[in-house]
Amino acid sequence: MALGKNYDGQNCALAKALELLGERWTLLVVRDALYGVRRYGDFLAHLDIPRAVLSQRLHTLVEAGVLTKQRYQDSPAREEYVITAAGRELWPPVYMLGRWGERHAVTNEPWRLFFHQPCDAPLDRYAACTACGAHTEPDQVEVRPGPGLPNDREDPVTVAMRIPHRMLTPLP
Amino acid sequence: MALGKNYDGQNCALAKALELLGERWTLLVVRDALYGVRRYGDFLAHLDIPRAVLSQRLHTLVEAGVLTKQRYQDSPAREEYVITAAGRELWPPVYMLGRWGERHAVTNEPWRLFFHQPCDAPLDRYAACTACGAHTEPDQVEVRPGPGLPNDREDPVTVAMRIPHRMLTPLP
DNA sequence: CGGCTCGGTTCGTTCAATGAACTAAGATGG
DNA sequence: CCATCTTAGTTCATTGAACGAACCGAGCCG
Repeated sequence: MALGKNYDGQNCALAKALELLGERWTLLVVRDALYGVRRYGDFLAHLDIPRAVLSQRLHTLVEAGVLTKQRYQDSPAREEYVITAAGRELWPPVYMLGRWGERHAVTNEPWRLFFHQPCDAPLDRYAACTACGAHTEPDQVEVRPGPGLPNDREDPVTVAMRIPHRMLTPLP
Repeated sequence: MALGKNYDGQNCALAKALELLGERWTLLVVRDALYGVRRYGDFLAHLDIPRAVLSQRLHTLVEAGVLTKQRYQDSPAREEYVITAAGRELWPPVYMLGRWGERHAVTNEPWRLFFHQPCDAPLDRYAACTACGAHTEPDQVEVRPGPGLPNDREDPVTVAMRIPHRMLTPLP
């Protein structure tokens, strides 16, 4: 977002959420983190985002408690960005915005399909399981490639997501 | 958003939705339209948004089918922006992002409370009624001022929203 | 006729996004 | 032991969207 990321004086919880999440790229970083992307280079290649912007977004999300930075190896020291409980709570709105986009902004077949793992049943548009009716947590959801998914990219995350994958489990 | 509003090559329904809804101010315009705001001047005063940006956002939302432009008087000719069925489908994600912001970005008491009108019961964080369990449509929801709502603004929309108000009914 | 309201458009300024180049620090290999 | 590779960034000049103040035009109102 340009020139003022804030919505001062709105006295609105949505506006507050958007001051954090409404900046360009931020919600796509959260989506990738929910999918299981954890490393700087993987976000970079999968999102095709300027490096400086990615650094800034990751720092902001860590500061806001949506991601945490965790050491995953010493020598050389390397950190990964793992989604927190607060970040996992973004799963329902993120899913629902995607479903809305699928119905109103995407013309072809779905790109991805989501299934409640215990039931092996698809999710409805409220992120609830069509079989058991429960609202899903992301760790119970499997992402599968949809019929409309093209084969036009070869970065590690895109390749890994061509096979069904449980959300939150590290990718690639 | 600056310098490219698109997320080309993402093959992702969320990215497509955000190409429309992810620009600065857009989701707040949708929120106001769900509340019942319809007129250019009311959006302008309530959002405190640059006039040129508001014009551009309203046009984009009309083009995308989220709002429609309707003549509400002749001589002088005046149009209002009314939310469509596609726009009303944004109620659940908009509500849920607000609830997330309330839990994680707002420190004080809630600014607004939402009740399922037939049951007079509050909504849970999935926009379902805590009494009957149904997923709510915006026209069944009443917005009421919350305990944390300040009295620091006097534009017509803010004033009108200080009393309970059924969503979608024209405001002010 | 002058001023007011409503719904915009125009335009110069400011600042975030972009992308290419550069940096750092340890691993790897000949 | 020097060169190259990998990973995770930072720096910087350029570009274009957001900002906000001024302006515009059509019709009403006194």
